[in-house]
Amino acid sequence: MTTAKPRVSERQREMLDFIRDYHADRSYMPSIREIQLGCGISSTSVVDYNLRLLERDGHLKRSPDISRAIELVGAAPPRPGSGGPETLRVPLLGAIAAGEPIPVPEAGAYADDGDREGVTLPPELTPRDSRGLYALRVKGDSMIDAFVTDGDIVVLRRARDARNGEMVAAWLPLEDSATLKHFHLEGDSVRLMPATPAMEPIVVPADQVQVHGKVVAVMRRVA
Amino acid sequence: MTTAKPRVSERQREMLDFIRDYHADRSYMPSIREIQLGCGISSTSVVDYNLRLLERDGHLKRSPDISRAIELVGAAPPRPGSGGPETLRVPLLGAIAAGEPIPVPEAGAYADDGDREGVTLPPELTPRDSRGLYALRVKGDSMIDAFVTDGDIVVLRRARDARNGEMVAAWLPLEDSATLKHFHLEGDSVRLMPATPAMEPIVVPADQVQVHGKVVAVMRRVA
DNA sequence: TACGATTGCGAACACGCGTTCTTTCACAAC
DNA sequence: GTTGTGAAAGAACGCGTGTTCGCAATCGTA
Repeated sequence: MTTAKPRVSERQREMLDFIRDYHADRSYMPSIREIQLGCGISSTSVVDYNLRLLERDGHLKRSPDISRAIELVGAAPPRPGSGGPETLRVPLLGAIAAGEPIPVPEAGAYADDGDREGVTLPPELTPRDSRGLYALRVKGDSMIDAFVTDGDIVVLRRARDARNGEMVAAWLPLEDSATLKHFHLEGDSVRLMPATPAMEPIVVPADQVQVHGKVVAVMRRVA
Repeated sequence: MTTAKPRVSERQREMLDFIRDYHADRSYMPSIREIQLGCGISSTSVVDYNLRLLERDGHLKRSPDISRAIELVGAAPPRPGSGGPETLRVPLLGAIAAGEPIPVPEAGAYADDGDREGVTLPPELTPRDSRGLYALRVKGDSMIDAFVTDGDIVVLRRARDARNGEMVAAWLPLEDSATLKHFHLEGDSVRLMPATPAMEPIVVPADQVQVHGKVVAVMRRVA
């Protein structure tokens, strides 16, 4: 194509990979010492030496005396994906937090109604029946015991009751708190079990618990 | 919709444009002095001052003490052709478990290559740059301290290093274990912090930790 | 064996470059 | 007036980082 690109050594291959990954992550380039560390090389001069070879062979371009001035030449542009299989859009109704009531859609509302704020559910997270689905954003760290943390998006299905073992969004009027826990009905009292055995369960009379929905999926974007 | 971005001054607008153009031309970022020259500013401290404001307002991100370490957050560097809410398909390479090595894609592999097993990433979970992304299924409950549990799907970006505070998939050769934790480099030792303060951090020499990727997103389907 | 070329290592060296400190000036609040 | 604050300027200061130089290890070739 452009220029002759002879053999790249194993080490050089690794360096190119590291640089590409680094640049995809941040948008600036790594320093020589960072390449050294990232590729397990024991001297900066070795990095410089191989970079020199890589530049000679046309794999990259360097600007002398300038920090982090590497340009990859073979790099293909990042291609945002082009659509996927069947995804499902569910409305994002608000937030679930410890001190506020849980938003619930009016009955009869279907998952993909309207074009207001919503989230897209990938097929991997889509349940068989899509009726009554909605999403809430988690506010605060009070849901930690359900493997859920601040900023997460939880997808729920409208429900007023639950079978034992299911994870539900529950409202405790007396405590004025919302929580995500595993539901267990025992006689006429309800035991709400956190997902981690390390934390304490809550036991309350059945009439002091309002189940609002069942957790169907969780999505989290890590900053 | 993301964050409040108040008024940008004329000078700040010019700086943003300059940085964007510079980065589009080369692929590394300009230094403060180059911004100064390019925008006709007469002191580096003024550049620093305005960069600080721009970062405060969420227009860019800087890494302290690192040359040319600017990341633009607003505009997407990928192809201006089709920029919309799109889904992205990333390959599902296997599982991450405590006793087994972490699968990592061969370098140069792009996110949506091939038709093997994969997962679809909704736009809400899709990062700006889609290069080097892959997904793993979590096996076992050893990742609990990262708000991740058995069966979850974690989306990673290939990376060999990390900045402090980022959540990484790390491999500890001596302990023969994989883990998802927050990365903190302190001198020549690495501290791996669990997401919950209740659990104990791990401190090991830097050469006994292999970072394989950064956690970008988490998806969970609740039975 | 000898010898040059290739590759790698480690330590200085020197400039690149982010950061900080001190002043200055304009403008609004009191 | 005084005081406070945002914006800007200029000069150091000091770490970040590319570069260079001397030296060992490996390898192909005569």
